[in-house]
Amino acid sequence: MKYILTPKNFLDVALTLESGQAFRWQRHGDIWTGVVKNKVCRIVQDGLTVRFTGFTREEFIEYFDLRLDISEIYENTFSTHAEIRHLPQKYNGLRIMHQDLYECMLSFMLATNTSIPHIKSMIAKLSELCGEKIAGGYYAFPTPERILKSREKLCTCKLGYRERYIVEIARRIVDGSIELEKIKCMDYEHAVSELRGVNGIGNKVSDCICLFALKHYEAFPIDRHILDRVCRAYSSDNGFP
DNA sequence: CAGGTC
DNA sequence: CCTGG
Repeated sequence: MKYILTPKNFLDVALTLESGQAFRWQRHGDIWTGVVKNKVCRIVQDGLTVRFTGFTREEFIEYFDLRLDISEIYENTFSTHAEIRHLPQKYNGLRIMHQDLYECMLSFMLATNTSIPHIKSMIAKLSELCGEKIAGGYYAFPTPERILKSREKLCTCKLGYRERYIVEIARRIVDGSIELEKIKCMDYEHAVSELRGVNGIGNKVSDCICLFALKHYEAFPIDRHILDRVCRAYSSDNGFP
């Protein structure tokens, strides 16, 4: 499948897939390979031309949220703050993705207090351990049922203290005390308070989930780095950046 | 200590 | 607090 981007609403595939929003993509040369919703997907970008397999055209547009006019957000928010006005140009093509809520919830819970390589390793091992095998030796993201079935072996995934959280979340989804479809219908404030009621999910993670799975663009995940940069940008002794 | 949370 | 760079 082939898709032609516009300069005004640009997508930089590499920038977006390396940004720490998604953890299941790998680059081989100029080919990006990842697993999205039980399917192996590949993407190659050449300027404004993007070719892909595994997605339908509609799924691709949804996944990278290409219908969102990102330049509108840039103009409405960034241009009014001198300290960050240069960033849209610097990170042109960095899109806010629209990922699956369940996968996003577990992924960002696992992402707490550790590094991107470890996050990728945890998700890869978890998928290999109990995800459904799909094409080419790849594994789907495991369903909550499959996670529970493998809970004795979860220690091989090196999740550390996050292991008990993931088991609890899987159990709560299966028994219905976490209702993903209801969360998808909530506004930002309600979604945050619902997500924050889950063990292992705090302020930062709930905002990541709201931004990367629920299209709540007002979410603003504050991690250590963001906090540092915001403090510097608005401190009186212009150390920025 | 690291892209937090309890 | 688990784990890894």
